[in-house]
Amino acid sequence: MRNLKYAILGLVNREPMTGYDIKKAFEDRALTSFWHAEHSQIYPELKKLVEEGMLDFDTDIRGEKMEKKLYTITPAGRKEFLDWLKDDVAIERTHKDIFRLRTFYSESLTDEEFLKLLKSQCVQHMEKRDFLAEIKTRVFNDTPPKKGTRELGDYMVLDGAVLREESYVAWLERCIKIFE
Amino acid sequence: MRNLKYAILGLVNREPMTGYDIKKAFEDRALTSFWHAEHSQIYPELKKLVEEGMLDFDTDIRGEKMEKKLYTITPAGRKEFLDWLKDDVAIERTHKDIFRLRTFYSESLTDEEFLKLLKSQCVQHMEKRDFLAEIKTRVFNDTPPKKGTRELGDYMVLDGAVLREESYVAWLERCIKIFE
DNA sequence: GAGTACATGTAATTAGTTACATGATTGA
DNA sequence: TCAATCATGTAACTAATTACATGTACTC
Repeated sequence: MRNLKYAILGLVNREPMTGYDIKKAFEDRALTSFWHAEHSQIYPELKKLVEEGMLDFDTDIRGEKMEKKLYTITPAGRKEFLDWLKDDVAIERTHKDIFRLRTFYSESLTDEEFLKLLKSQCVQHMEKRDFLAEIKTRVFNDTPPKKGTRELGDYMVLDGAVLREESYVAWLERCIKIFE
Repeated sequence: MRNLKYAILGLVNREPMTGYDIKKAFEDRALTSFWHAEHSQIYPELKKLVEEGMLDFDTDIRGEKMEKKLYTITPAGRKEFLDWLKDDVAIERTHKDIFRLRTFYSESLTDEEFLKLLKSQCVQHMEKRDFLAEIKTRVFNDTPPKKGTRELGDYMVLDGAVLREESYVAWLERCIKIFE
């Protein structure tokens, strides 16, 4: 499905970037809550996208031999990206979740053992929820930015990430209630 | 991390199974909402688990040459599974979500185009939510089974799946509200 | 006899992670 | 001068999907 391709085209479509910038973007609070890639996957993909005519790059020489490459999107790349963006696809099969797998098999644990796991997961998801909610308040004052701005996309995914963590915490709390 | 290994050990720990039974289990409503594997991944993994002494199997000959293999867990396999089950691990990095990726880049769409996508996703997630909620009501009467039963594990993951879909729908509805 | 569910495997490819490997720039 | 950050790449491996490939049992 070449999802990384579109994740990268979308970033470079916003503004010219280096591979390193792309890696940094995937570590950012908002983006990291629904996408991620290591540099070892990014650099080969960038090379491929140039070969396919989706991206161009300018080289800036650093020191003796190091090359810094600034990538820009080509008209073909922009078209490909916009076509993908408009695509109304079926929802994905639900993602694998290792803690839900453990929960499914929890009959093989004592109540105390399972409760310990539930509480640990709950604390971690609460921390993640608080971390994301704090950013939402600080950066956006809990209010959606204007339509047509880049910030609105950032806001919506952040809002979705907070909701997702709240929902996970609510589920864990229901499970805890059964065992307490 | 060998997660498929533990998913399989957990199933065979419940009762002896064939590879085909395992494949079927991964297609079941409850399990499919947090785990999945194709038979092309299952059969090689079963072979590996036998080599590692985690599983044994008895062969039943069908027709001329077809073998039906019924797998049982070994004491070593059960120990390995229980050790894994008790393991309190850090929550995973959030899974990739292609629709959230599109949302992140939605500034490049017109309001109408994006609204169309939002509504389509919303309908699909509502259908999934209703499908799961119906099972929860029909099979469990919306009430958790007794502690220590296999059914409680089934119930908890199903409840979690309903909550997850409800939360996704709530998020999509909030986004729709911005664009309408 | 046809179709569906049962039943098991391999091959090829794509996606993703961890480790290996190198070098430049900036600021304390 | 040391550490952190900037900057780019490959190799080896694990995980997962799609396609190829075959054969059995039961029911209409």
